[in-house]
Formats: sequence, C-alpha cells, structure tokens
Amino acid sequence: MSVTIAEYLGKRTDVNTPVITPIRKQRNIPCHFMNAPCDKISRGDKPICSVRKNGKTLWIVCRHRLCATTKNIPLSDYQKNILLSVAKKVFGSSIQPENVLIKREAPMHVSGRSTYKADFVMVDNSSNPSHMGPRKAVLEMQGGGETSATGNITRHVEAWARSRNRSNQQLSRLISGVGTIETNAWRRQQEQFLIKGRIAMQTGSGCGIIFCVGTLLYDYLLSRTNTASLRDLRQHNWTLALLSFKEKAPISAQAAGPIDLVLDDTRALFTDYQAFVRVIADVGNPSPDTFSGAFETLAGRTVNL
DNA sequence: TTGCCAGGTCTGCCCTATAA
DNA sequence: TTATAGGGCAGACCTGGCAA
Repeated sequence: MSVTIAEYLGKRTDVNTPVITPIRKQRNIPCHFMNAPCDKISRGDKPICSVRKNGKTLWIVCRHRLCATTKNIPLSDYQKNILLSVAKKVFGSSIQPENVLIKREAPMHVSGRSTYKADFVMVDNSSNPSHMGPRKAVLEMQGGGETSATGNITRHVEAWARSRNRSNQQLSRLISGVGTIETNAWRRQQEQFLIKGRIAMQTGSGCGIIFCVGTLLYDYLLSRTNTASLRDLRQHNWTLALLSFKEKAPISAQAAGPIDLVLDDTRALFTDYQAFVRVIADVGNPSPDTFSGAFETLAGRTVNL
C-alpha cells in the first residue's frame, strides 16, 4: 500500500511549476477552499489537502477540502460552486442560486441532552420545484478521511522541505507503507448517517438525506452492500441520495492550482433511506461457529459447546 | 448584554493488534 | 508486508450556562 501527496495547501503536486514552497507553523495562512486560515498549518501539521491511493484515486485528508462547514464566515466561491452542483443534482439543473438555502452545522436533537450537527441542511426554496424528491435535506460531506501511518507522510514532507533541490516531483513521490482507511471513515460516519437520517425521516415528508463522498468511499460502501435490491428513485420520491465527487479531468490536462472536483454521474444512488439502512444492516451471515466450540468459565475451566 | 468557561461534537493524527 | 480494525489523543469549533 502506498499513497502520493496530491495537494499541498491547495496546490496540486503533479505539475512541475510553480515549485511549491514549504510552509512552517504559523497563523493566518489562508486556505484555498474557505474564507479562513488553514488550521493544519496553525496547529503545526503539514498542509496536505488530499493524497492519491497508489498514486491514482484521490482521497481527501482535510476536513475543509471538499466543503468546509465552519459557520460565521462568508461562503467562498469554491464552497458555493460545490453546494450549487449538489443542489442542481438533487433539485434539478434549473434551480437558481438564490433558491438554494443553506444552513451550516445545523443542530439535530436526539433524546437526552445530546445534539448532533448536520454538516449542512439544504432547502429548495423555489416556488415550483421541478423534481419529485425532498425539498429539504440533511447534507453530509465526507470526501475521504484518514490514512494509516501518517507519520510516514509527515517525515516525507519534512525531508522534502529540508531538501536543497526541492521539487514538486519529489513531494509527489510514492510514500510506501501508507494506506487510506475507508473502514474508519465509514465507521465514524455510520452512526451519524443512521441517526441524522432517522431524524430527517421523522421530521416529516419532504425531508431527505444527501451523503456526498469521494470515489474511494463510494466504491467501498457499494462493495460492502448489496444495492441490487434497491429501487432507483431518481425520478421519483427518493429520500436518500448518495453522491460521489471525482476529479474533473485527466491529470495531464490540468493546470497548476487546486484539483477540480465534480460530481461523478456514474457514481450516484437515489433511493429510499429505510431500504438502504436495511441493506447496510443485512451484511451479516449466520455464523454458528462463533457461538460454539471452546469457551472458558469465569472459574478458569474450559467448556466445549 | 457581554464575556468567559466548561463541555460536547467532529475529525484528523498517531499508534497498536491481528490475520492473511 | 499489507490490510483491516479499533483506541487514545488533540485541536477547532460550537453551545449553553453563569456571573458581572
């Protein structure tokens, strides 16, 4: 397993120029994707936005890369474009920006004192909606997640920063022993997906949930579930949309700067939320050997069942 | 009303354990 | 060696409570 660094502080590494400059820990270095400083730099981490699994498929490793949810700062043009592309996909391509309502980190109340937060709540506020799906939706964004052996990435970046003959090519070399952890990303999202989706369904008709992920996470989810039984409700009253963002163009055709992300038409699922939850829960098979064989009693004796 | 603080949520970083 | 699974930790950010 290996990865390459795809973006460093909003700059793709697979172009030779301009040569990327290493950034040391400091505050107020702007993030390319939101109207706020890069918080990785401010806390002393390396400003890696995304990596490529085995040098190929993009895996986002910064929470702000796909679409930052931070409140009380103006949405950047980049965020607006991402959110509008989602709105067009779920509410219809004719929807206008002024009819897309957004709430960031919206509280979602569960029993007891606990409160979950929806990354976004998105509302179609147009007077004559041109779609059959929900007009209000919880929107969760998870472009990627963690990698294993992050220390290897840190050491790789530090060696690049120390190098006298520093180049983008050196920064984007394969880092071995590092893998993407789709399992962890899904593990952490699963609880929120179940609870926030449930809240959306209970809130009333016209509410749905949209889950935006990256290519690797989309493929991981579908490989773990039997979605063949799910009805395609794209043109009907879907309550769950699973969408995937991918790179816009082949790497060679890209200019310097950030990697463009677009929704992947080949990776999109519109279906019934409850049916999808059943499919998720239905991955287990009977396992009689788990409940038989050698056991130990609390007194220290071995018992075979 | 304002400012401070504690606590909660979310998520990336780093690590270990285990099995194939 | 690689893939998978999971735990501890830290930082950013937000909310609610409380005192001034």
